[in-house]
Amino acid sequence: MLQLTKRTEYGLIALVHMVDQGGEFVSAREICDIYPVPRRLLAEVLKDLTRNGLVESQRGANGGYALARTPESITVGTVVTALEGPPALASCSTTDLKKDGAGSCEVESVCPIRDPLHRIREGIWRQMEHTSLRSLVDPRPLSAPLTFSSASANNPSEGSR
Amino acid sequence: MLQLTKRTEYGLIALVHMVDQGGEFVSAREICDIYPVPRRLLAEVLKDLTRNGLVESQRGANGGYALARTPESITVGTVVTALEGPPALASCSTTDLKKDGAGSCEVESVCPIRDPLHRIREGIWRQMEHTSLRSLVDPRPLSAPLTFSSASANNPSEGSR
DNA sequence: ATCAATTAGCACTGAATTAGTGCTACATCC
DNA sequence: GGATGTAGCACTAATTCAGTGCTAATTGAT
Repeated sequence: MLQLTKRTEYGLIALVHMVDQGGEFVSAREICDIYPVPRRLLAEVLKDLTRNGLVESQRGANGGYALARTPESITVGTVVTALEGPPALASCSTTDLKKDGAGSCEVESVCPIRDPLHRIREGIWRQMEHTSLRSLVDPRPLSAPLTFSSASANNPSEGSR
Repeated sequence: MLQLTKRTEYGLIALVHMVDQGGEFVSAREICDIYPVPRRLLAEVLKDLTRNGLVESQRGANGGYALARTPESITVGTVVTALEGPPALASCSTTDLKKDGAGSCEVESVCPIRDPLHRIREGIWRQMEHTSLRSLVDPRPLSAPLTFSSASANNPSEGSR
């Protein structure tokens, strides 16, 4: 329901921690000592991040993980993609809509919401691509990236309910 | 995994159809005749939309559903909220983070990703709030609404609720 | 008055996804 | 060689989601 998975959360937490530690290798255990995150699961996530080239791993004693790239070049979008696959908003926006084979959207030809939804999806995606690890660590006002109306300060929406 | 549910898709399709039909009441069956959508499920969705005041319903023969508001005032965000609850991005951004009771985010105090994620979530939310039913029906290039580069700043319109 | 069409309410089943765990092998440092 | 730590694989349990069944209430038409 339009929510990141725990895996992604854990992954982000771990990555942010790595940024904090400079280039040092940090072990899964070390992270779990700080944040209440199931160790085995975090390990699983870290493996995925390694496979996707976001972090480097080093085995053995004193081993662990470290960023394989700069905090600026790793975005939330990258992480989500690595951990959950590329985000789709509706079943019919899963990249290739051509084949009317098995899993693809039945409604396709008549579906009145394809394009607009597609556009929203792109906006979300762009937003995640614009949020780097660096900006997660440094949650300063930041001149541009995240907020598009500069004033996310006054958010009128939340209140009700 | 960051995807709308079928319920929401079906709901949007139905709503768009209602817009097309002007103010006429349309029945669930009628919609299912056009789009390959499971009837009972659509009925369920329509009920939810009714309960949330997005559409009016009329029972009996010739009954059906019609928008309870203007297509401009109903946004994708409204629909998603009605059908899946208010969107959260991570477990810890589920509105009230105060109580450290059962389900709330354990990491809270140490969680390094709360705020930034919160901001992304707001962006997504805003985007959905800025996409009205009308704009789904009229998928014209649209000069501003969706893309955030050009400041969709002007538009706290959603007032109702 | 009766019948057919249609929404309202409630509860349930089955499938898919996600969270989390167990075990073993391999690598590295001391 | 032993302790620490990642790699890989497979599995279980919990949660969420899609879809269905059945019955009651409402309305219009005959």
